[in-house]
Amino acid sequence: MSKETTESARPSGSRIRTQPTVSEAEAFVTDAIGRGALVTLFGECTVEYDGRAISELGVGDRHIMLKPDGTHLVHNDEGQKPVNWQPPGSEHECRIESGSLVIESVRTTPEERLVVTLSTIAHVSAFDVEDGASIDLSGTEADLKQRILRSPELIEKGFTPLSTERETPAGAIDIYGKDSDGRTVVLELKRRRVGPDAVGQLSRYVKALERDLHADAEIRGVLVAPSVTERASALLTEQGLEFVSLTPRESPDCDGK
Amino acid sequence: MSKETTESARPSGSRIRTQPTVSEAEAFVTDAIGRGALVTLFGECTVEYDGRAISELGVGDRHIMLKPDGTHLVHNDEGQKPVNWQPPGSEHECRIESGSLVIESVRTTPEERLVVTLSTIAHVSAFDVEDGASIDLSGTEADLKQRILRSPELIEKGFTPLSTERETPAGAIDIYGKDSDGRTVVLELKRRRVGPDAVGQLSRYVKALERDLHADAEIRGVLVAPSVTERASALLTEQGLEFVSLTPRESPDCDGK
DNA sequence: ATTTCGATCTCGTTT
DNA sequence: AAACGAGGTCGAAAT
Repeated sequence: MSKETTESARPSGSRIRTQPTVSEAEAFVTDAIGRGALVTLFGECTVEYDGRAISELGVGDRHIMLKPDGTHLVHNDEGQKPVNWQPPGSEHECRIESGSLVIESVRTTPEERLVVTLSTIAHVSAFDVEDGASIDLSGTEADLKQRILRSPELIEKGFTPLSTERETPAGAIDIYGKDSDGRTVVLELKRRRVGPDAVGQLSRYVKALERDLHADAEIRGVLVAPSVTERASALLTEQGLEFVSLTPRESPDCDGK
Repeated sequence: MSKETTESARPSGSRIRTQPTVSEAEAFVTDAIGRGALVTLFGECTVEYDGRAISELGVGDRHIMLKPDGTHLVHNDEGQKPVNWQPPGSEHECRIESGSLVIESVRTTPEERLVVTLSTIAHVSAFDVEDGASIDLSGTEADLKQRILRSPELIEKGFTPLSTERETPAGAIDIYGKDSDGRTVVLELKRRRVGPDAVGQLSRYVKALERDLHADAEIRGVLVAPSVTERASALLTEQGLEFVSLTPRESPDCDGK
């Protein structure tokens, strides 16, 4: 046997082949995709994308990941984001073209297509992934909302929440309530320091509510976040909106004012 | 030699070890990180994150990727986004703790930390990535801007661009110009169908400019995008703003009105 | 399927 | 280092 083969089956359901020929890789990947495995490759390739935009990527070494849900990721040596990708819901297809391994992932709605052409393949692997666990995350906007609903006085003395996700023509208000003088209050919550965009959002809701209620009475708009940028602060002032500093989680230093 | 070793060095600069012991994996990963390689592992693990938020992830099979720029990605079998991650600029560290392989990536500003604890390791690999190519992407907002600057009549007959990125107290205006009647026009460009947020953005710029120029003359605000949602359309009308349908690229069907 | 908005958004650019 | 806005944003919840 002149050709070294390094294929190996593993108890945990992982298979690896190093330095495969193009046709070995084609067979390996096709089989692995069919079995619902997570497939990775490493090698020299070019990448083309056509869909919501169009992109071309020249020759370079990259790491390819094909997930059973249709996700296709192309990573280079830097950055958190893949340099190219295809979203979940795509169909993977593998073929040989002019002596290269071509992996194409296609989806519809929107119609888009990613084509990776590997000229050399350092390794191919297939993993049977079993992951029953789901992540438990805290410190989100939802946590901030719960914190306010449990302790409305964190906003101000006498604040009373009346509803969450109250609908207006401009979108849903995070928390809708009344102050101690009976004035309507609109809260817009953000888990972190905010810029001008959040002010625009709050402003939209307040205006929509004014129109909706055609109230003569003033409606208060309050942005609730750990902090605001200078420009956002200026915009708040200009539009007669308010700011309350709050973090999603109780914290020794950042709380209150 | 009682222990099977499957380590192999490759011309393209990739090394792989399957079914390593914890201490073999520790040595392998430490060395590979030091050499500036891209490292991947597959195995059963738990993950903890503490930083901008806090998260915990129970036992499951996952694919780990460590990049030489400090990026740390933890992928499961579904989704385009890693289930946990650490951004570029982090420092990777590898150690053994209670018989498990622990990989910890830490950064500052903001201070955050990702800890992956692998109880079983199906495979470890290290790749020397050489990627000189950079991606060529078209169909972006920048392309839309160029299209308008080259053919201002796509907005309307007589429109004249005067500057791009014109600064206002509320932010920079994509394209600032005048119409055939000499009225000031503010363009806000979007590469795709837009919702209420884009209307808010345009509205902010128009208001800021009115204040800035304290002009008695009306200032026109025009949202330029392939299309708008119903709610966005209503908001545009309410605020006396306009819409022009344009895509970033010439296209047979979607252009004009 | 579309709309809407949060996100440990990420990323590039500019200040 | 912080701010600002684009993104093939992604993802989830609601319609």
